[in-house]
Amino acid sequence: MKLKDPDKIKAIHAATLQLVSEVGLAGLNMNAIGKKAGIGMGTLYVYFKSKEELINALYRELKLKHTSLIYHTVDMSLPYKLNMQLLVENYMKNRFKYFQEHLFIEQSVLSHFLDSTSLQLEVDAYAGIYALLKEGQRQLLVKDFPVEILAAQMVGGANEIVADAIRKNKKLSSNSIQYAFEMCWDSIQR
Amino acid sequence: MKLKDPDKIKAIHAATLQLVSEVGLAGLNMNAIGKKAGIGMGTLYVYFKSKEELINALYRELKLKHTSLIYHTVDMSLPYKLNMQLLVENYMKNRFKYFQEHLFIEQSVLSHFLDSTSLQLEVDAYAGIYALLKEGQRQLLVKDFPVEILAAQMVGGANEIVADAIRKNKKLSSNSIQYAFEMCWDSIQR
DNA sequence: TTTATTATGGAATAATTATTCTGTTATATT
DNA sequence: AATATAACAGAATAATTATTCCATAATAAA
Repeated sequence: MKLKDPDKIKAIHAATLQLVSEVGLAGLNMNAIGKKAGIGMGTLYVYFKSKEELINALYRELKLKHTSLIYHTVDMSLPYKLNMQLLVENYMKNRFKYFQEHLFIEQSVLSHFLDSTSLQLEVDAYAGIYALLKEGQRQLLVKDFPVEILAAQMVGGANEIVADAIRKNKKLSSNSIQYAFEMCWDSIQR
Repeated sequence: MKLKDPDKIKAIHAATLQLVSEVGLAGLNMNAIGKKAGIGMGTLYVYFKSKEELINALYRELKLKHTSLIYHTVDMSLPYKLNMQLLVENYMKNRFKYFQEHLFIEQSVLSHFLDSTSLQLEVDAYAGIYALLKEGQRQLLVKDFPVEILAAQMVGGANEIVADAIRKNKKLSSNSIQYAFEMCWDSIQR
């Protein structure tokens, strides 16, 4: 017999991400994925039994990967503000480096493709930042606002700054990251 | 002869907005629009000669409307900070009240449907906030960062706070708006 | 009131796109 | 080495969806 080729899955994923960044999720179709990935339709359907399953599988892989990556720098033995700074820097660099993946995630969430298990990952991703903000409030460093609002301000601001750089074909300079953290910190600090 | 019925256009627009909020732009189709709007396909194609044109027309109408609405409260004779507060409050209330319309705008921008004229409106919408931030810098009230970064922080934070309320089926309380402006101001003030 | 013109609904068709099918090829297992 | 099993390509088909067509109804203009 013959075994599935892990490289094919990677090729399918890569083709899907590139197509979505070119024509949007609304313009995505299976033929184009097969062609761009360099594989036949039969093969495509060996790996994913439907378009919906392909999108869910890719979404879950990416969402779990980035939820994990984002918190990699967090180290509770560090001073709180430094911890936050590393988090924001890491978060922004990740959004910039993997912007195609984040674009796919965002469009998937707004589509009718995702099932409830996939959507739950979106909620879970916030647990870490909520906990970190609560710790900041405990240390009297962070404003006494609902953590959902504090987190939304942080995430929204950082996302938009990265998105602006990408829209304008600029690189994400270390200055921009510094400015972003300064604004972020000023906005949440007590 | 017979004249086009303006109510039909409204019905088509409303049906489109509702469908996009239900199934995403990727799930939108002309049959569903006709059915939800209560009109036949022939009629639909009298008003819009293609799906692409329908999306562009609706996008342009909404983008122009909201770009204008957002700056309605601005009054340069007011103190700078108050002006900013009114802007942010107005901006957030608008995003909340017309969230379906903003959802449609966001998904359209990421799709392959919009032509360059439509996309230009996206760029134009930032002129007002950039000008306002420059004035704040002139008065030494606002941080000396690039206005694109300051604006991105303001817009991104406000958008995400509203989006969070909508995702969680909460209302946009006046407290939330107050918190949002306090964070916004702290983030940009010198 | 008559007429010409355009809107209207919905069925028919065209176009696109998801999925399946078939023959073939590669390769684990014996 | 032989065999069985599953991957593979791409053509064929099914399903969906955009668009057109046509018969009819409404109404502005004469």
